[in-house]
Amino acid sequence: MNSTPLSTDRMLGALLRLPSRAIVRRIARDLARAGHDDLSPAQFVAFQYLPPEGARTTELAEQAGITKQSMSALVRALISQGYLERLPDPTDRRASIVVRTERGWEIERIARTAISALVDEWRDALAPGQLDAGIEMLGALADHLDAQEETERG
Amino acid sequence: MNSTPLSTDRMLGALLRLPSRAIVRRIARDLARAGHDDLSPAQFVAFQYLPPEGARTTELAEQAGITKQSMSALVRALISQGYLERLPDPTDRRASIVVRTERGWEIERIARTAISALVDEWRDALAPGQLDAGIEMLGALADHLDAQEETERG
DNA sequence: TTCATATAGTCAGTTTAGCTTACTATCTGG
DNA sequence: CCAGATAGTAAGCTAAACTGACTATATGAA
Repeated sequence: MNSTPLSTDRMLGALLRLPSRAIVRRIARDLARAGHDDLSPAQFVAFQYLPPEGARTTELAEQAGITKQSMSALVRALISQGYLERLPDPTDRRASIVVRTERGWEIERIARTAISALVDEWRDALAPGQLDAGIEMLGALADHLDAQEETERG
Repeated sequence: MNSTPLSTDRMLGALLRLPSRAIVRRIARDLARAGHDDLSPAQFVAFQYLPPEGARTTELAEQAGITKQSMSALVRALISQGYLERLPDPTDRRASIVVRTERGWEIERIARTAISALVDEWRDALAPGQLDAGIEMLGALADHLDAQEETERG
């Protein structure tokens, strides 16, 4: 089939990107089916990092690893689409708190359901325990990368 | 630390993106150290899908999952930077075969070394066998997704 | 108290990496 | 031999990031 057997190491990037893509596509599909066809992948990500109680644009940008200008643009679009709204921060007049509207909560529910259904499919398709072991590894790896970054900054 | 404990499912996208980013950054760092600071992440990807014996632009595009126009642009840039060259396809006068130059092979070696060093670091940082089990899971998952796509098209 | 500096957010402009539509040149099967 | 199919290019568009410069507000220290 494959004319060139590439090493696992070399293909690791691709192996990581594949399921990532599949998740995004599945969420997009389910959202579109529910009539929400106006959300881009980047907008999902913004949503993903927004805690239930809301957050400042700058906090959100940090979490997502993009600039505050980029996050600002994402948030602006999501507000104009009716998914988010801004509340003034009572403790700081420069800032505002971005929170979900009811419409925003609906997205959240659909996305959650879509992901957990997809993960269940994957769990069934693989050897017992394999998926969860892999996810655990990714979690441990994320912790390691976090710690790494910490020491590099400090 | 984290004010909102998000479910593993919900964060799976992020968990997958994190190591992916780390790989790209590490390769970029090592290439820059060797004086190759003119390569973009997208160009790495093009490189990644190019077999040793070379390939047509269209084949490359299919492999990478982008349009032939996008791949054409990537290849054009890589040629002008001296990393690739075009050889006429002796069997088809419409086509040409894209192959690495010596400079291109050097990139290849640096990237390979960078990835395997990074993967070794990760292997050491995690529990014994954990990383490799996870990579194996990703491989199995990739196979599943491939099969899935196959049946959806067929 | 005031002032220097830091922070939240915006505005304007640029870059990157993809896309679609339309085209030329060549190949191939009926 | 000709009607598609295929390899590749051209032109123009869009999404999503970036940098640099700016305003308004907060805050710590003299």
